[in-house]
Amino acid sequence: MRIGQLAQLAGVETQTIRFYEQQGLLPPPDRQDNGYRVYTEKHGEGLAFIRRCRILGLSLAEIHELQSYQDDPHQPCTAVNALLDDHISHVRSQITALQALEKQLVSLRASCNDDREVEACGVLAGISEGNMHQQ
Amino acid sequence: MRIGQLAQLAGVETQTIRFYEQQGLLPPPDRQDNGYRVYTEKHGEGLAFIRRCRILGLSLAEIHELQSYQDDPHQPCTAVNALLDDHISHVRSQITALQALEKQLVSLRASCNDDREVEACGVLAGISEGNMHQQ
DNA sequence: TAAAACTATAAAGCTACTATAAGGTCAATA
DNA sequence: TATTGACCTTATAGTAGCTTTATAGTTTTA
Repeated sequence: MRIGQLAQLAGVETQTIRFYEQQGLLPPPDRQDNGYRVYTEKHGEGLAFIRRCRILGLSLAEIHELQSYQDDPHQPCTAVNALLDDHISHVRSQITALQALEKQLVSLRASCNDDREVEACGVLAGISEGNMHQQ
Repeated sequence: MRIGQLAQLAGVETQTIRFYEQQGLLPPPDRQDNGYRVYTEKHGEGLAFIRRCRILGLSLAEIHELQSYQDDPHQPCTAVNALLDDHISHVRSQITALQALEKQLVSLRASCNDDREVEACGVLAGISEGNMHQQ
């Protein structure tokens, strides 16, 4: 299988595949005489794993870490679970921060209607006056 | 006021101030004979405005847009309100996406306890098997 | 006087790609 | 046979919003 076909199967661009190879997330495949990369099913599985991790919001570094665990299959999987727990709490704190931000934005927005001049705009005044709850 | 003092007042690094100047968000200040930047209170207010916008999650491009409205104070402020409305809906969709992600991660995490070998880890299996709801 | 603390510019690094440039390879077509 | 089009190659730059590093000049302090 050549890179274009693999890309289509995985739903990514060919450059992304080369990028993952360069980052050490996908093993370098064999090459044809003309230099074209030749992929096997293993590569397909590896790429699918990476993509699913990315959809879950894991960083390339975290994916790398997971791969290193997979390479040593008789370890306890404590570290895998810990990685996920960390990621979950990271996601939760993002949600909390965004919810606080939303509140702030909505209250700012409520301080103006559209029928004013910029000079008297409640939104701009709200930002400029800086009675914001930091953090 | 020199750059270090302004930075301390605003709670940013000096490089950040130079960066904003380079990006056209802060007007270039006068210079002393030795080339040192000299800031006025106006710069302090401008920088404070930028930082509050950043805390609200606005991009530098959006801040630039707001500044352009401020430069023309007798326009109606419709565009300002629209910018904020867009930003609010952006934040809301981020929250929604993260909440869906959290659900997915929690259910994945529930598929494993720490007392297994990596080979049998429910989390890794869950990612690999790919019965994930895309999007 | 010498070190510490400040300032300056320029360039690279960070994340996870995406895009562009310039070119080599291959199969099918005119 | 010449050429078109689709594919492949590498290398480099761009994205956002800074942060870090390198190198060097200036001012303040001990």
